[in-house]
Amino acid sequence: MATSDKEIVKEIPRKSERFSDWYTAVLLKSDMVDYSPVRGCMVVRPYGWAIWEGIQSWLDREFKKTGHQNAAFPLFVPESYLKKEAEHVEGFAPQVAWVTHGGDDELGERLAVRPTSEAIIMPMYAKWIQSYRDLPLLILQWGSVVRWEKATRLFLRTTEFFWHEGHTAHQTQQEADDECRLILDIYKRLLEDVLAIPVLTGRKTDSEKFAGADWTYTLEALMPDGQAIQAGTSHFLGQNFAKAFDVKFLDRDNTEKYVWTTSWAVTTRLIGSLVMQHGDNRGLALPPRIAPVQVVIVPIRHEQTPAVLARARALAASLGEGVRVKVDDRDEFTPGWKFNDWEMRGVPLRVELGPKDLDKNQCIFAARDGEGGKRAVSLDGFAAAVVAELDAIQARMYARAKSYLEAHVVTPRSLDEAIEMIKERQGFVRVPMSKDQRAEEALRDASGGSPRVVTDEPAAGACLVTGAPAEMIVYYARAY
RNA sequence: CGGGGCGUAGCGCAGCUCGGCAGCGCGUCUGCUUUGGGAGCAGAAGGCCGCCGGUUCAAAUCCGGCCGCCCCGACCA
Repeated sequence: MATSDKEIVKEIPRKSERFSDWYTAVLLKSDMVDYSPVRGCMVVRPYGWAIWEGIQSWLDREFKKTGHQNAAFPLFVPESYLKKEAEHVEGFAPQVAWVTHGGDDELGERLAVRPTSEAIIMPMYAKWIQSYRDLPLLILQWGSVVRWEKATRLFLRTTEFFWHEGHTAHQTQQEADDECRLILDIYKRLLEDVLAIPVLTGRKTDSEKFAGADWTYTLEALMPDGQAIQAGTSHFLGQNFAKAFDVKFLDRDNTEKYVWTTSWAVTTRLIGSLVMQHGDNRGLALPPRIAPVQVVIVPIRHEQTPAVLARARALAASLGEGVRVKVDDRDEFTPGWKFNDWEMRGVPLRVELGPKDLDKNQCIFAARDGEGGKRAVSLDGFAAAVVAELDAIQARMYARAKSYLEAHVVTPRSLDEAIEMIKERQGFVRVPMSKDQRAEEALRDASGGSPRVVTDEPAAGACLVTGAPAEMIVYYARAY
């Protein structure tokens, strides 16, 4: 863009120099969130929530297409229920918030504020499932959960966070695993096609899997500071919860069997990833498919030239329901101020329209991702030009993120090199390893990173840590 | 949870060492002039100086405690 961003966007630190400060400033200045009086809890303001609504509505369509139904389960989990699955309670116990009183009366049994809802949903499934004809049961709920965190960061880790959690029960192991993969694919399309965040997908190592799961599928993105972020998970729970909560069904062969269950989630953390992935020194940059405002039309000198504003409104209307457009007719700001303001808020496409443009039957397009510069576009065929531009911006943003990811998957030749690469946050460090838990721990301890994902690519050669035959490819990174 | 930093007008900050009328810039309000990359002039409003306690004639300033936020580490979506 024409002007140096240093002069234009005040009060936002440079992304490359002070990444954490930049991140916080962008969220606050764009009015996405604010701090609340409650420690570790944030307020999601309308602009931030609109992004979440975009994620919700896209996922809702996909979930319904695949036969899932929404429902709502209690916020509270009686302590005795939470304790039924041993590994599960052990994993979550340190982070549980407890309700001990109702009014002035001490409760007979403490209630956990749900850190996740398996323990309150499974007992219901036990009631509802009698026969194989009741399966599969495909339910999710949208809501929030609470995990008591020691250190919090806006969107990335807060005490309360918003998510959906899917909980399904199936007749066979295969069917449950297929469900996990189906969900993983939906998440992958959400991340890549909508949010323009490329991901690596695969499984977690045993040490990183969900507490109570047999295995966990994960999506891992790479942020511009070289740190990985878990973008979503899909857990194959085997029969662990079925056994703990006695969820059985009578199969075709007239024998009683435990169901196979899954659970899966993405959270408002995705919004944090979105901001980090695409933002720049000027503030937010949102991919068109998720931007609450996709196009802003800034009329120039419209107070002196009423025809400008009238035409701006007509153009906005011509875009129809399919495009989220706003005409910025505020008279208290100059055009230049509005340009900066909307750029800071990440609006993908700005259209400038002034008296000179009207004379020439044109307007000016300025794409937020900066690669288009400014260009004149004829008002004939305006709507089609806008749609094409939004598609182009979406594609460019994904391509840029994708090439960043690809450039930051690095392959070490030795253990020492792997440790250095992880420490230096070079990205996803690709390590052939044996399945020996001690190898995993050794690299974790030495590097300060963690195993993020095991892809399904075949392993060859020797384990980089132990020298034994490699059995899997593990991608290590420092992580959020 | 450790180490470091911060908390003063809506926002960004100065003042604190060395106690003595609470300031600056931006924003807000009024008016006029302006409007193609954060406009100009003039006037005005706006404060439990994070909270609680202590020292003192007097506390934003010194002392103690607490709360919150940020950064860097250890644990977690």
